[in-house]
Amino acid sequence: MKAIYYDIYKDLREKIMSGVYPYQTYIPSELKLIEEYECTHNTLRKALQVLQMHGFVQPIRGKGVLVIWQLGRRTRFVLGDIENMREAGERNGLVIETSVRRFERIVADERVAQLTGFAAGDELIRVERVRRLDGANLIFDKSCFLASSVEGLTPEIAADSIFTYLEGTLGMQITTSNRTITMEYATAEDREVLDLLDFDMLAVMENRTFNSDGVHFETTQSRHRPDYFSFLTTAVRGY
Amino acid sequence: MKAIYYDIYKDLREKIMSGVYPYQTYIPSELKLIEEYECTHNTLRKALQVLQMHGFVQPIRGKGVLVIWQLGRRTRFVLGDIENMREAGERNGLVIETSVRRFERIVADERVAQLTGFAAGDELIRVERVRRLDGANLIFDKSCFLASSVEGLTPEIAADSIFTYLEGTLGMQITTSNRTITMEYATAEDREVLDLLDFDMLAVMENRTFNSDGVHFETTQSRHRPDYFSFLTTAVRGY
DNA sequence: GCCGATTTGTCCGTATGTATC
DNA sequence: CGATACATACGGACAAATCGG
Repeated sequence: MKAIYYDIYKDLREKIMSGVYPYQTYIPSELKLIEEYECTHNTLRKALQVLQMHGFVQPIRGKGVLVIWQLGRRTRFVLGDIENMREAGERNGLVIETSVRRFERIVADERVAQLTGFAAGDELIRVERVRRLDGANLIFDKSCFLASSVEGLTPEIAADSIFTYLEGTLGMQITTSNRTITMEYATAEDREVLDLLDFDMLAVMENRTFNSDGVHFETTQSRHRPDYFSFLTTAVRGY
Repeated sequence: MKAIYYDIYKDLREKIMSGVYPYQTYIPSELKLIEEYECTHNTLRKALQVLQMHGFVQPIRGKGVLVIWQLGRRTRFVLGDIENMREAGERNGLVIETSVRRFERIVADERVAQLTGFAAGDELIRVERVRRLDGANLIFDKSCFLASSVEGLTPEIAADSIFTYLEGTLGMQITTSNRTITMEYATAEDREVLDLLDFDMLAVMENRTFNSDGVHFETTQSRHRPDYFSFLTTAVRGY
């Protein structure tokens, strides 16, 4: 991301998160920021827009741009925005071990197509992984990748980080991700794979991901033990 | 919302949802749309940006703007973006009956402040409501409003739609909403209030809402029976 | 209550860069 | 290589909301 507005966004975000611009105070006015960053009105506004979209600020006409972000109470494991397991683990200060339970090539039949959003007949790589945190198996990921988009993928890579591989090695750009969060009863398989204690339900997050070519190349169902599941998001009206 | 870009956004969204621009096809190019809507490059781009943010399209440099939205498999009750119960009910084709269980004025102590994100000493209106759908009590809403922001609020209004009242009568503009989704064990109170069948856990969505003045005026905890809970969201990389 | 200064919001027109075909 | 299409940035203009004198 080499855009100017994005650098400005990151700088402002850092200043908010580090407390330079505290909660419920105004950041400097557009005019001052334009001088500081030596850019135009429009470029700065784009940065502010992104900042707003992520729930950091609330611009108020005639007054200024108010900081509305505050350090959240940390729960055990927080997911947010577009983020892979490795990133989420690092941000939460946890080491995540991944074991690959299944890795195979399949052709989508009607049932799989219905479940994943792919077309019947698509060649897919089916990967099942178990995530271990705090000494327990807590997350069960069942993924399907479009085979043609992830050539070269191996079980070894899957055990590390698939997204790092796709973005780094294959140069793929992940852009949009449509999520659904629901709750489901644990299946016999869930009980076998995860350390469920006496929980009988799971938090299930389904993720359909598109790359920069607009290709839907991944559907992942993440099945979380409920006490470790926490999802954050920000909605902005009018956007 | 009287902005031009917003009208264009709504028109394009409608065309995508009604199938005029189908899944995995390109919408007309910027140039053609500029002619159609008689606006400039920048204005149209803003509309496209909003469209992208909501997961409807994926612009691809050098190629076009691809539709990536498809009619979702409908679950029993879907929540999305900024939307109140009335809107969600209508969109899901359900009639929601609301009963007010509690309505009182309180002063936030340390514990309440910690839980809700308000400051200790703030005067709050505490409202508890039960939502009835499909002949069962399915959602238990525990809300706290900043008293000074919701003057004139009555139990009768709370039974109807608080947000309609705030936006319509008080002219308040709701803007940002920070959400957390977790799972919790049902309490004795939950069991008393809701028709939980044999479920022992709930999907809990906490919502902290800011108005256009940047005032955090509401924190609501919505406790959903798990089989009726479904939450949708879209994340876009780089924004 | 009015007016002017400040600040954000929207839009226009233009130029240039980058990716695709 | 050129045409097409999206991406970023600049500079200017006016509207709308707020605030203080």
